[in-house]
Amino acid sequence: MNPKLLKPYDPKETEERIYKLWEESGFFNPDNLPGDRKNPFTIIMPPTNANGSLHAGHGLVMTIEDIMVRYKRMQGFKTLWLPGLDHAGFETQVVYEKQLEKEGRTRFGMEKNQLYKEILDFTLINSKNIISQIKKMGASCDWSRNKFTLDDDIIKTVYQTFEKLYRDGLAYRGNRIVSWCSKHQTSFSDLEIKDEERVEPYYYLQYGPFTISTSRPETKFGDKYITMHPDDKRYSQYKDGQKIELEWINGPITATVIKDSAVDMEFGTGVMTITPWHDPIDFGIAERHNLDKEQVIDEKGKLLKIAGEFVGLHINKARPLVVEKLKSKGLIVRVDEKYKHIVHTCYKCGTIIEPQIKDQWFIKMKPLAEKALEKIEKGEIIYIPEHYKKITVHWLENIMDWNISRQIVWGIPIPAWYHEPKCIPKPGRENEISKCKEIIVSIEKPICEFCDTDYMQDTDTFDTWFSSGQWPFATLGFSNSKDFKEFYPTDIMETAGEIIFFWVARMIMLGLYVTGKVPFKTVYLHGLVLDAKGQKMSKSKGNVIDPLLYTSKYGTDAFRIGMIVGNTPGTSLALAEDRIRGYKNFANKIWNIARFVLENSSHMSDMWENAIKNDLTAEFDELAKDVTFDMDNYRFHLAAEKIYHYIWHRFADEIIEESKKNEKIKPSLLYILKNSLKLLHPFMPFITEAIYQEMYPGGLLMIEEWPKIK
RNA sequence: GGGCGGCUAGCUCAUUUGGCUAGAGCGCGUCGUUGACGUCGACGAGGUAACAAGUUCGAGUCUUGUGCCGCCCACCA
Repeated sequence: MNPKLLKPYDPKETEERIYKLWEESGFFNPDNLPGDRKNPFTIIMPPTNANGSLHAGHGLVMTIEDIMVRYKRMQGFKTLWLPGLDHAGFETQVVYEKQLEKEGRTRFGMEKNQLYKEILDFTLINSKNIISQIKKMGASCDWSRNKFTLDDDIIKTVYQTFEKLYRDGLAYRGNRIVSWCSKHQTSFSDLEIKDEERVEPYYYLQYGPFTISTSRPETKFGDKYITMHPDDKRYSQYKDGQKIELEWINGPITATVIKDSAVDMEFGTGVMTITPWHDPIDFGIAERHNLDKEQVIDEKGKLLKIAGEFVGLHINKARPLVVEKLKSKGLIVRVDEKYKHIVHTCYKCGTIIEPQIKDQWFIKMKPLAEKALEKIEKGEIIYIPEHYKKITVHWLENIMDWNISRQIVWGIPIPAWYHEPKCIPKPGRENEISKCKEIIVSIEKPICEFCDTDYMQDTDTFDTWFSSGQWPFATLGFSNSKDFKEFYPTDIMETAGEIIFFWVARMIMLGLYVTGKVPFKTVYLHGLVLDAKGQKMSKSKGNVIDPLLYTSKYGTDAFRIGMIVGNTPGTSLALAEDRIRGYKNFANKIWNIARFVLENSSHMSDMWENAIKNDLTAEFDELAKDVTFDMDNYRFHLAAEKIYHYIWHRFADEIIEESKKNEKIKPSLLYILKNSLKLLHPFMPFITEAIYQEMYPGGLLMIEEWPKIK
């Protein structure tokens, strides 16, 4: 017997050796798998953000997906698990900015190319680290197909999609109000905004004959329209367009009455002034009535000239001063000191979102969402757990246009070109000069036919989710690659429930739009991994669990099965260290079972092993059937628990104990051990493979056939 | 304001279409093991399944309501 087996199980030595064995077999790559495998099984791994190291959530992703893939591989499918890394635009830039801060530097004022290059280097270093960590988790993914969101072919696909959207009128450049973070100096989509409840003073102000109310008096300088609902009888004496002279913050102004049904009659006094540049509702009213829009606050959050004496002040500093001035002019009617309301903040830094009007690229989402809804409602995509379907449908039904422009360096540049404002037409082309103003969407820099002026490329980059939203078909080489034809649509998208809108819903929409097919047939969503006390992990709380710490302490197999047992899809998991430790004992138990069985089976041949049929093997087959059923229904937590329970409390405690007294049982042990290893392999791949190597040198459990079910 | 989850043993959670004395891990108690066991085994304590009503031969599981806890969405200035 191999002396290794005589010692307790040593995960460190084993895991490295076994992973190498698998990798060198080439069987992570579906093209190398033995036998005639007609049916593909595909999972595209959610690309890991290349800005840090693996956290516990990644540990769960790698475990669940590896279980699915190993199971299907053993069942004879042509399995592809395609790994990848994400440049993670804004997220990564924020991480890098923090690093710059530590060095006393800042991205503002930095040469763009220099910053880009530095972040690229940063992600490349991280990527290497992350890949080695994913391997430590035992992930049997095809590294030969590994993708990065900034690979040339991915960017090419993203550009093609954008061009198609533009041609179809679904991507448009709009001068619209967007959510702006004055700290990060970029706009966001609606999903990156966090609502926060605050209690602040609320001011009722005298505005001519009206009383208006606001929590932000420092934004009101330019308010020169007074709006009310057209049906509001209280104000029926005022006509739309009527001018009213009144005294305002910085002196007398002429206000214009506007009637618009967006005004809520029930709220406050039923009248409000509008600040179209910095408020979405007000912007809507201004658009409908073709009103002036004036910027009051600049991109850094400071007041502009329109604020008069307050010019240059940051809005936070300006508020008390403006209130003071309003008070001295007698314009404050009353103050509600404890007004509870919702403010929008940057999800990253908590800075108040200051809406601004900007030229940005938007995607018209309604048409895309309708197609997605149709497919989802037809059941072409199965959600696990099911309630995520409802959540998705609800979101899709109320979808708004998607702002995909980001004012950051780290990302895929938007391939749109604009003409400089002034141009001199080429001789004979004077009549066509208006065509110069057209926006050109193209990868290559366009050359103007009509004049000699240069085109300038859009300085923004895409929202990172715009590129990752195309991940399933982009990674497979859309549109005419062999992989795309063979592996698309993919089978399962397994990811965190948290990013169902950010990523999953968008993949469905973009996948359908570009390829005409759903990108995956099943969505499996796991919950959050929390700390042992059930608290959300965060760096500031200092309760972040490093999965690699646990794998090195207890072995990867123990970590993996510890994350699975008792963890149902969609629900969050409190990761207690004791739990993992318990499964380390289990690993050792299996190791010892193997030692005992092998010590007592030296006289057995394979033929004999296969010939056995009795009550014990029949009982095992029943278990295998049960477990297979659970696997097919994504109940990995049940499957794992049943195998665990069988191996320890039936096989070891009873069958093996009995065999010490009853020689007749011994011939069954090898059968049970071998097939138990198969059932357990997706969950605990290292130890099962290591034992299998002792039993059948030269074989490979990873590609062994899953127990047949009658 | 709208929506979605959860409430089961001291802790963390299971319990597939309603059906045998509601289970596991950790923790706890007693006893025993050092020739498969970095331990393990045997036995045990511990639950009115948030609460109330209903449907049913039968409900942790279905319906309704109530109460907590959590999450998501939302242009009430």
